[in-house]
Amino acid sequence: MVILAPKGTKDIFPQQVYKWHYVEKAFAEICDRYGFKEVRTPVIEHTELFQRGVGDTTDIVEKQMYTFMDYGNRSITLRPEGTSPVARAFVEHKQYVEVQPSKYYYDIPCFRYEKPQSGRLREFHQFGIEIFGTTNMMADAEVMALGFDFINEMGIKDVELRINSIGCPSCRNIYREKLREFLNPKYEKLCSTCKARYEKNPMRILDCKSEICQEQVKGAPVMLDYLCEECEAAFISVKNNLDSYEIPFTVDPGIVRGLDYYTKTAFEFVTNSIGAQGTVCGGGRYDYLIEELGGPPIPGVGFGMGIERLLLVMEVNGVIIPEPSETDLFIAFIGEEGRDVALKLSHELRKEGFSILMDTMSRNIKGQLKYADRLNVKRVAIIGEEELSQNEVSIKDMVTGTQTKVSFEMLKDYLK
RNA sequence: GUGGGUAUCGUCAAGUGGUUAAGACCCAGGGUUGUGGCUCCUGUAUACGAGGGUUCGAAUCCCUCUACCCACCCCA
Repeated sequence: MVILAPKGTKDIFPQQVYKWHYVEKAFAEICDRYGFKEVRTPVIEHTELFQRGVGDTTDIVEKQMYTFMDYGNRSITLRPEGTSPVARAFVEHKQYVEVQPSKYYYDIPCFRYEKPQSGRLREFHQFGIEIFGTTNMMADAEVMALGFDFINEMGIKDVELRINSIGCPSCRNIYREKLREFLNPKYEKLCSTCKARYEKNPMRILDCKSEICQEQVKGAPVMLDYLCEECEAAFISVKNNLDSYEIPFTVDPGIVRGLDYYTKTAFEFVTNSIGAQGTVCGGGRYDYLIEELGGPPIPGVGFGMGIERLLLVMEVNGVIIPEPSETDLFIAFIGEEGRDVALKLSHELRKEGFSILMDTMSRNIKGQLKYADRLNVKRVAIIGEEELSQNEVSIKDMVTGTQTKVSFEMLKDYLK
């Protein structure tokens, strides 16, 4: 019996890996332009980090974490998201003594025990950025601007930015009560999931897909109408900043984040072209997370972007990612002596920094040429008796089919 | 966790109770003695997801399980 990769995980082969390299490089590059620096944190964390950070009544913590006891009897969890670990590291190493705000980015695998479907895996990868240390809405706008630019630079046309404000704990609690009051008389008519949401997260009922629930929800109070003065001012400010950046967005009161730490700004970059899991990037502000983790009262804002989803959207958008295959030379040989020289030559040229390919399957000259062709090599050097006697190699241009001779000494220069 | 769909060589894909289980692609070798891409020939393969039934006989019918895909939930 063959052993398969665990459910919800994917192997990524060279035929795909170059695409990952492409987006990873582009992401690192845009982060650099915006002044974000890479941070690397462990894949495992103490379970308590997520219980406190993400919130122990959230779906993620309640039923999606890969948690286990290690041999030292510690409860360890594979990180299900990127923000809490970075916040933890920031506090642990007192990075707030550095010039503020702190701006980080990361490129990490995350783990959630879920039932896999299109755009959703148990091991998935995300790009993320975080800004710690400023309450100014310029930071929120900057985070969205980076996401917007990156998505555009990846050639994606059909993703739109939706924003909302989910208030701060005080105005949100007031709003939740208002919402419950409104829904209370209609409670019996709600679907079973929404009945459960009534206590836990009534805001979710607003975008339930059930038509019956949609009916009940008509005329319900909207979070945006209950923002406190500070949150209201903040929301106006983010919108103004986005306008200044000339970034188009729509206000979507239905956006509710599933992680407890979010406050005020919440946003998503969404598409409907890759199936039901259309959120390519989601994020927002979290003014109390760092305090919750035992740090000083330092606010933050950031996003997480699903790399698998990003790649999916790029594909449906018809984005062609170039395959980097720059082999400088394929060395084909005939005979034992030819092989010895070819080996020596390839070694020297590789040390010089050239990309050199050879056959290692004892193919005859015809087979070697065929192999080189299959590998998409543009130039082939041929070393046989004839060439050896002249101290030169024949160079065949695989595109035009023409052939010239170059001496051993001149080969390096020829390749440049 | 709840639904729906699908499972035949690495890939695509014939086959609907009796076949040595097609074919194509891929991969490997070759078409006279040192040259690719086209074409022709040959070859390789633990292919009927697993386990039980029914039947003289099952890839084809029934049951159970598993995996994958999709949707709900939730989210990246």
